[in-house]
Amino acid sequence: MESEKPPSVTRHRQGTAVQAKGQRRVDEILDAATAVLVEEGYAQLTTRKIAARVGIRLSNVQYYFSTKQALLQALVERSIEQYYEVLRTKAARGSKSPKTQLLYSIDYVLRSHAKPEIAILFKELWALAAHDKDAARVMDSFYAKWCEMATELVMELNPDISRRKAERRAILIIGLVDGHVLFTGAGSTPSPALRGIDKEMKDAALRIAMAP
Amino acid sequence: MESEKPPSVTRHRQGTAVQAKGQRRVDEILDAATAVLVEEGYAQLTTRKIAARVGIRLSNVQYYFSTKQALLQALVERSIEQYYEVLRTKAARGSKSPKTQLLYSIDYVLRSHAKPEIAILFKELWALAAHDKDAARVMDSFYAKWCEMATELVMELNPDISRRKAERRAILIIGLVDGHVLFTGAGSTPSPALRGIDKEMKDAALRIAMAP
DNA sequence: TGTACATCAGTGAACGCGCGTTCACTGATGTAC
DNA sequence: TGTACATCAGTGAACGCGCGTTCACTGATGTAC
Repeated sequence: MESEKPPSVTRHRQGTAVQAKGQRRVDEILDAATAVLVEEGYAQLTTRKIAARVGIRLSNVQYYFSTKQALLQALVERSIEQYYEVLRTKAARGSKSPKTQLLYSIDYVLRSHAKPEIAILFKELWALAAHDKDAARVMDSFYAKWCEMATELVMELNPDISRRKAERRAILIIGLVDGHVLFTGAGSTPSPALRGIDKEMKDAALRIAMAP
Repeated sequence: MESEKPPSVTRHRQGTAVQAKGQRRVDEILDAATAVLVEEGYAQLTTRKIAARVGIRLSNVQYYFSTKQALLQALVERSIEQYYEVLRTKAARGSKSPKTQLLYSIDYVLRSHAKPEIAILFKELWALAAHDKDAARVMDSFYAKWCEMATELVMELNPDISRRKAERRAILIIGLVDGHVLFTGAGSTPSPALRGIDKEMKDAALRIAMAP
């Protein structure tokens, strides 16, 4: 006499909620995960901590993200998408001159990196991308798009140089602006020299773009 | 009848070996730990992995570093010390002009960051410093010294500007050079535009230093 | 409007595993006489 | 040169804990008729 054991229904979600309540939960979970990542670092990011922070049970987190890897991937994608979406509007033409477009973009990056939670988040994302293929894909794609936008702006500002050269200038400018995040964040040198550095950075970026 | 239990001898080492063999072991342990950190990231850095890599027992690792935190601290300090020591010689006067000193320094950073293991190591160190007070202390001290050296060079190259302004220029230059590491490392965009970017970066750094 | 049913949202218990740490121990090496 | 002894180097077993994952389960909500 064999008791038929019905095959267990394996649920394979990855943050794709069906109803409004589910979507809200997904956002809550990713918010909590991002907060833990920023406050304690990836090594301390556990599904139990995330659940406790949201105020739900561990198994409910698993309902929306069947694996920790899926949750992390969703976190990285959402963070970069949100960031890129704003950056894209700052760099968008509209009725702005190329110079204004570039300055608005740089301003957005600097203002973002001035917030410790953003500065730390990016440091975590860079480290993650160094070891997680999925995270690397997202970050590479983001920087590729950001480089492309910056290249277009450099070419408009300086029509005499080749596209190849404009690309290099764009990479320099992005590195200059992003690299500055190393001087902010967790207890880093709050040197008085940092006052007024934004203006000098914009000048430097423009000079890089305009150089012959 | 009381059996005297002698107080357990608590050993509080932190990588300070007494004999030559001990010093070699300490180096082997830190080498292995660094390799794991670079290859797998901090979340995967475990004392058991380190021991296996060296070919010794877990308890032998604990003999030299009583806690994981002590091992990590030694790793961070050794890495930064080694890096700084070379950087200091590149930026040292000797018989070189300030321009040569600056260019040699930048060249060293660029060559280092071009090696994936160094690029990844720095990304891990930046993320670590965001959450580990000890690591933050080491990194802050390193960047403070590097900034000071760069500030002196900028002031020699451009005697007309104030020290405060020279400091800002130094921070910009360091951010520019270090920020470029985001475009190397784990599968990041190996864009053809990266060819010849070193020369442009040095030009840009000099322009930042020399700007009125 | 009610009702039946599929799907969505959420729970609780258990699992095996690898983690950092503790500790009593053994053998090798250096040093003082 | 030998010998006694302190220190250094290295081992093995065990610990309690938190981890990600699995799975059978219940209750809430939406939908079709």
